[in-house]
Amino acid sequence: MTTADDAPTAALPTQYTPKDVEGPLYERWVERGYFTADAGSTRPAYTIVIPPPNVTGSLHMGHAFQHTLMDALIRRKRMLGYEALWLPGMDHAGIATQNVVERELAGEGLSRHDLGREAFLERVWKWKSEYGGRILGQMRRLGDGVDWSRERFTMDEGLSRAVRTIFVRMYADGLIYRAERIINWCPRCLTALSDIEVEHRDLDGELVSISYGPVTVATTRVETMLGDTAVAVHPDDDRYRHLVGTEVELPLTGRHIPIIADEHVDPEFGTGAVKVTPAHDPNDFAIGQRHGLANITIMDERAVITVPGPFQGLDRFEARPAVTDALRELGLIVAEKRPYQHSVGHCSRCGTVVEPRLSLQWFVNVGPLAKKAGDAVRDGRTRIVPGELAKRYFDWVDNMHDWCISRQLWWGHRIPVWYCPDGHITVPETDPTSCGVCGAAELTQDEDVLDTWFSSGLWPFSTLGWPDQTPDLLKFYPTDVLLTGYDIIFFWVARMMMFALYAMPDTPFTTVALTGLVRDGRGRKMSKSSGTAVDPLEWMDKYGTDALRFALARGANPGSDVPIAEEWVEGARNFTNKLWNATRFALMSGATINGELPAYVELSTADRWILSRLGQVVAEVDRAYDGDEAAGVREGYEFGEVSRTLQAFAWNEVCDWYIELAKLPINRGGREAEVTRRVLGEVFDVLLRLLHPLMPFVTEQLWTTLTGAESAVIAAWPNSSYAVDPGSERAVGALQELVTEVRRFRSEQQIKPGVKLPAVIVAGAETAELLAAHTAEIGALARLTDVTIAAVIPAGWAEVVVAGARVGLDLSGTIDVAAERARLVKDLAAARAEQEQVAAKLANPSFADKAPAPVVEKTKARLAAAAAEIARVTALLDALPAQ
RNA sequence: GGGCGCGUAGCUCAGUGGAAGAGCACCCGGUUUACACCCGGGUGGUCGCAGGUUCGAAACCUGCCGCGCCCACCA
Repeated sequence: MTTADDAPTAALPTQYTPKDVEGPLYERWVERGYFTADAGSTRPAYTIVIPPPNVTGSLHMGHAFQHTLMDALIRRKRMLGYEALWLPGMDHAGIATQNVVERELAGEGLSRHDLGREAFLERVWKWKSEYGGRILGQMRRLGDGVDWSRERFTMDEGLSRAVRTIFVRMYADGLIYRAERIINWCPRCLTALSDIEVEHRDLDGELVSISYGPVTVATTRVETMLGDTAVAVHPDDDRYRHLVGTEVELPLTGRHIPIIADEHVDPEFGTGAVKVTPAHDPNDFAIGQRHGLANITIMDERAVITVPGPFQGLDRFEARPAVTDALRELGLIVAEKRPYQHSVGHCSRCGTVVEPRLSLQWFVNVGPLAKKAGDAVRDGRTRIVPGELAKRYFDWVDNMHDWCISRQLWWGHRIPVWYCPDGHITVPETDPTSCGVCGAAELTQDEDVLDTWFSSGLWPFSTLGWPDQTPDLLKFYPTDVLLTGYDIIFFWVARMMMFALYAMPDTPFTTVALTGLVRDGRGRKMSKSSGTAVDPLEWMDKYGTDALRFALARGANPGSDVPIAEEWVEGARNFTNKLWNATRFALMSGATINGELPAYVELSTADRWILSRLGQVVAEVDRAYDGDEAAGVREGYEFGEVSRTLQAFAWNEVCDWYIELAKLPINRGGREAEVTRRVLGEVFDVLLRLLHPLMPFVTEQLWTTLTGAESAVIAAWPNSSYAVDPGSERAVGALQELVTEVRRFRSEQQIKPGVKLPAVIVAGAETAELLAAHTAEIGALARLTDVTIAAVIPAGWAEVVVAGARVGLDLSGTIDVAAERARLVKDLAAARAEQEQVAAKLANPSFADKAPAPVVEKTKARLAAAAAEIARVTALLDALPAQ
């Protein structure tokens, strides 16, 4: 038993200093293997795989936010008795990483081609081992309870085998194919990009009208006219109907091109006639396919004009004005440049304007896969939280285009395809020695690598050992929650679903919990470019990891963005310190945690009240985490609700009232002190465990000190089995109201806190009895002396009114008459307004008919209270001495 | 062009049919033996605008205004 005498508080200073405890605590957790999951365990599994950060990345506020939430989920489930696995790892981030290393090489005056493929890849691996994965160390600072023994990297041998296996199977099933298509091409990165690697931005362009003889076309990309192979009009357009089938001469080229009719053309737009450049525009390519047009490529991979003539060698942006000028000289620019805002694709990696380019690439046929991915959510096998965002998911999976998966990079999973001299394709599980079709021994492997998202799409099962049926895969798949930002739902979530539903019997996760984006204190998106980004480490250093985590969690409302500002973190730091000092108080007061709670009859009103509230708080926290299926309203994952509930309870109920109330019996000593110490210990034992998933460090330090137990990480999650006690809640409520009212009066009358006043309380029988038992508490909290229950308030005493009671205070003539009169006049006006309003409501015949009985009762009580208030205030005003 | 969301106190946001809330900021008071990273008290809102439904609307419906995000092969 801990007593006040041997309390281990000497070790606790008056302020919490996070940096002294965080590092050692984390190392201890890892060393003791708390985070290491056991596939052989009989406990139910609870699994989260981390959205793998880029190997080039470092921790930003968005990571800090999402990791806090995932960590809270994992830690709580572990406390609830689950075999909890949080699997960490990183993504090899093809283009990003290759760019970083190429920049490094450029500093040495080299390009990757100077090194050659093999040496370059060695260089990337070297970079990875030296500089990559900085974020992993930062995750330790955050307190992430991840299983380091299961750390994965998308380029690991195992994961590479998963990539290889699924590619081969999908190819065999016709779900992967090779074709010449218009793809997004980055002329700087010199690689194909998928649709999601292209960012559309509105740019101010110029719409230029060019005469092609009998028709005039309008375009924002004049230079591409060199590759035009037709002019298209709408088939029903009377202006041009007679021209369809004829030819026009394409200026500057001497070529003749046909005028064709195609439904795609919008007769309302521009002149209603469109130049068709199949090799440089996706729409035009489609038109070309329909009409059997030739594809004339006019640029090379760097978007430099290759057509022989005056424009050869010009970059596309140099060629644009040059071609325009040449056309103007010929008098063919009909309407001069018109400003025109349109959306232009940019490479999401380097910002270069993407060039649609005709090339031979590998694609995933997403149709059948996307259908399954949509159905899994439609039939509830995977739940999206918040549910409103499911629509966005459907929009995406139901309208997916085939996915271009080949990249002209070196860093990544090499496409497992071999070609023989005759062009036969061999796609084997293990490297081939001869062509699978003709047996030729001369084979060359495809030069390209796979899109990074191809391997990250396999993440939920490749990390657990797939394609082997490993114990991990059997135990921990499917994972429980995927927690990520709503911005990423479309590509990553959908791709994991598609792959998993192809390769596995189950969906990859049962719930997708979507978070918002982190914004600054003024609601702006945090971004490096705008200078609004803050390094989470800075605030962790300054205020502690728990403070940052708690501030982030407190703002987390499902699916909506999270603002974070330094003041909020500071506020959360203050909360950690408050907890620290409150627990210090508990320890110094000899709080105990051993044995059963004292019997109900031994508990004080305050004890009963705080235990009753404690039980409700546990239940509220559980509801916020898990949702409330019965109510059918809450979906769970309401971290903000959890945080706010716990902070309000800890600060406003435990600290502000219970501790103050507990001081009295503790100071009195004896059995009642023992009882209160036990309850105090119980409250902090439970409260600290409830807070542990969100603020692991400070709670670990305090909880282990309080309980002497090994670690909060492996402690049991509290349950809510405390008696709900409406009686003591009413009593404490009345006490709080009364004390607050007296305090307000004292403050208004500017009575020094040191001055203790005698007081009498006048109340109805029931309230009087209730309060009579607590005159000591009332006296202590409201700084009164000689609190007595009486029938009347002595003449000349000031009067404070609370619901159900009046308190007379002997101010011995110190009352400020003017201030008191002003206050009473104000009260009177308020009471009259209230009376009028409530009376009007009650006078409405429909109200009594249709409003539920409790509402009517409440309203009648309001009217009575207003009348009483008017009578009282009027009497007091009359009695107030003249100035 | 399509879709989704938001507009509540100075700021950031809770509140989904029965008396307008929290944190921060602000003002007043405080050497109260856990904590000044604190304690006590207080000011502050025709809940974007206009209609409608209802006995009753911040909440439900319609329209408008203002923001934001996502998607898109409108040259």
